[in-house]
Amino acid sequence: MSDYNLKEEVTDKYSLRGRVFHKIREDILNGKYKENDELREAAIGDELGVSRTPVREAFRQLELEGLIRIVPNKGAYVTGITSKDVADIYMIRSLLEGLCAEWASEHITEEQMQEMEENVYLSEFHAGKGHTEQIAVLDNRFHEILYEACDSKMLEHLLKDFHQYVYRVRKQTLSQDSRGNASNHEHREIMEAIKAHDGERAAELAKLHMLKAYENIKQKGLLKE
Amino acid sequence: MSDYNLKEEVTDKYSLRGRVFHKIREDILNGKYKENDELREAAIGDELGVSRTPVREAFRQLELEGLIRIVPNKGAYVTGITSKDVADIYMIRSLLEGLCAEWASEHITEEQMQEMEENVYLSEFHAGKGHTEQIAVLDNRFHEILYEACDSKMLEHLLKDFHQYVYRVRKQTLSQDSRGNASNHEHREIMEAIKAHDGERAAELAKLHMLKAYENIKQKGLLKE
DNA sequence: TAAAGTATGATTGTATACAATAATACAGGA
DNA sequence: TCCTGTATTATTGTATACAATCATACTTTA
Repeated sequence: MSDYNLKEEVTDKYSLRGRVFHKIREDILNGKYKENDELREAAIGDELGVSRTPVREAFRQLELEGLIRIVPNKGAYVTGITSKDVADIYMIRSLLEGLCAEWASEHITEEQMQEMEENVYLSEFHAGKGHTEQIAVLDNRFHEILYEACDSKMLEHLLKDFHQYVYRVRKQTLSQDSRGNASNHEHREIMEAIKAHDGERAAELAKLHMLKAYENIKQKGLLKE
Repeated sequence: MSDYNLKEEVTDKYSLRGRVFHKIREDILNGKYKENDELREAAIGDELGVSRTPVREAFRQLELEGLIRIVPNKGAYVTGITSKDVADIYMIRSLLEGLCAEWASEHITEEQMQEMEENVYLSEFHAGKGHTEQIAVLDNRFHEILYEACDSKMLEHLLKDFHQYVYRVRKQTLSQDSRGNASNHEHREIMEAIKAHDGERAAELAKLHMLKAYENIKQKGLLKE
């Protein structure tokens, strides 16, 4: 991430609208607000101690992020994710993560490579100890490093959006299952392919990684509908 | 597009914010506001006869669409598209249009198939007459039909966004060049593959179509920087 | 003259007041 | 009872007022 974006991100968090935006998003992702819940501007404004104006603006952004859906003159509702949506996203992601891994093989920096290696080592460590919380955090971070390493603002932004979008689903899967070990092994393979600058192999592995992750979700029957 | 979305889209255009949003977007895409131009809330509000409130909300949406960039406490600026951005987008699009064509081969409806055939015929007709304006419109529409036919809200939304994003660049290419004929031929091939429900071939053709379109843009030297 | 500080104006950020719209409840008539 | 029209209330949509921030020009001082 460029310094510029970083700065924007930070300043954003210090504006009311930014805080409201991040707070609501978090509440949706963590399940405080559930599918089809109606979000009222005044209520949320009161809760956060601000007026409706910044809340409205945050709503407009959340809508474009796909987390809520605004019906004119009616209200804002938390969007549901159907099982088809998830399936589609994983198919799309498998293609894009492949491309991302390929590009990362060419453009990854020393620092990013190092962080990725550390990430893999740490994940394996925590997997051995059964630290599910840390594993989830590291898993998220692994993919973020990958996104940043591809050196494409466009692709990075896109993948981060999707990544966040399926967070609600992913949270449930990574927590209590045996996929953690398999996932870690796949991360290691991707990491090594990137380290060897073998873009083709990295792409193939990243694609497979996504497809397997989806298979796991599907088998676990974690999707409603 | 589902009835539901259609309705939202329409009602949206009747709200002030919706009108402001569409107007500013159009002005950016058509080049009235150029790269790095600063957009002032009050000025645009005056011009459109509304207050700053709906303008501000439209800005927030335009930012997430990637058309403008908002610097807190400073202002809103029209984002530039670098040549790398365009290159990345076309690579991403080639993958996604391929997936889209593949899915469309399975899910396209009778009506969509018919409109697509009509579109191809009409394009060839206008190409023969040198009607550049109609060709551009039909080209846009061809891809939109494809997006709608894949029967995936996620992918459709994504591709429409990208499609719009490179509109500024595409407008220049399709207008005065010989690529029109080649492009029409590629459209016909894609259309026929979809009609034959040959998803694999449709995907391959759609991918190639994107890569060739990009090659054309690059050769024409239409990209600054 | 150059640099730093300060005042001024312009612009965005937020709160609030009012208008428009939609949902609900209730009354009246068939 | 059920349907329909109307009144009421709640909620969103927009305009405006005020606060905070930033940019600029000017003044002061070394």
